[in-house]
Amino acid sequence: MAPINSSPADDYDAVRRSVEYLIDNWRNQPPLGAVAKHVGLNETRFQKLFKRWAGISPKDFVQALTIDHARYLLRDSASILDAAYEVGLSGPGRLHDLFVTHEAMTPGEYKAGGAGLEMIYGFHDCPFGEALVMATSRGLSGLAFCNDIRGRAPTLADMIRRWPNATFREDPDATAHYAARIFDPEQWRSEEPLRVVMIGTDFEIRVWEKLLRIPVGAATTYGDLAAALGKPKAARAVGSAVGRNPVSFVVPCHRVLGKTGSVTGYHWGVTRKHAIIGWETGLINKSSESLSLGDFG
DNA sequence: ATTTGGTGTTGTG
DNA sequence: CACAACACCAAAT
Repeated sequence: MAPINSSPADDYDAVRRSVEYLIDNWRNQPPLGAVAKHVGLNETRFQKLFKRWAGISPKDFVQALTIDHARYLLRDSASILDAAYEVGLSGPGRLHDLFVTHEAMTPGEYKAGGAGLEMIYGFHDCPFGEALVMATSRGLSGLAFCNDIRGRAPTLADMIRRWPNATFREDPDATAHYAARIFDPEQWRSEEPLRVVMIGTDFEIRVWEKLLRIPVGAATTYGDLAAALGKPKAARAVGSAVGRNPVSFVVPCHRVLGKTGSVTGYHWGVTRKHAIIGWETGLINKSSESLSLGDFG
């Protein structure tokens, strides 16, 4: 009895467990049945669930976890952050999520104006588990993920700690539309961009602005990001700043990889980083089916 | 494979 | 002001 209305959120727990398994075992090319067994589902049921969630088969997903695929994502790492790339000279030219406008708020401004700054928040299902969405009247200010076991509280505490002078009010009815839109690629439109407010230090904001230039289906490295900021030796500082990005997924910190293509840390768990990268690979496959763009020639 | 040394920025005291 | 921490990276064991 397959559930009729099963959503990506319902599927994520099984997907997460399979991704954990695949991260440990992809070298051995585990057969589909072994993965299915590990998550406690029969083969066909697992296959369908996975395809529904990722848009691609488990086999293609395993491919998306390999170092080869990571290197493919990095193919234009340095140029991705250039203006020329954005104009479309060398870029994929598709699914470039310029669906975000942002404004920055430095700590100084925040402190001065922070007296009236209220954040509303709500928890919402998404393809990567339960998400915490936070917003000010000026736009989306935070997006975080809940721990699979420990639940909501640590995630909320993590976010509240970042803005000690703000006030917080739970209002899921007011944040629901953010979640619905952010995780539905059909709604990624540049005509009516998502408003994001970035609250951080000057350096952090410069790093996060760069992240917004990385399209779906591409990735860059900490080193190239540092170079693009004019500080070629600051890879590690960039790593710290990327790690403090409060608006994960929307500001795509998951598209920053190590120089070699290794998937390095993720504030919300490396498993989740892999899951997001694989899920986005599914988007690319879907869009190339309909567009059949023969680029990268 | 693992260790070591050089990095820039931030948070803490 | 000093110092530790960090989602890095290259060079040397």
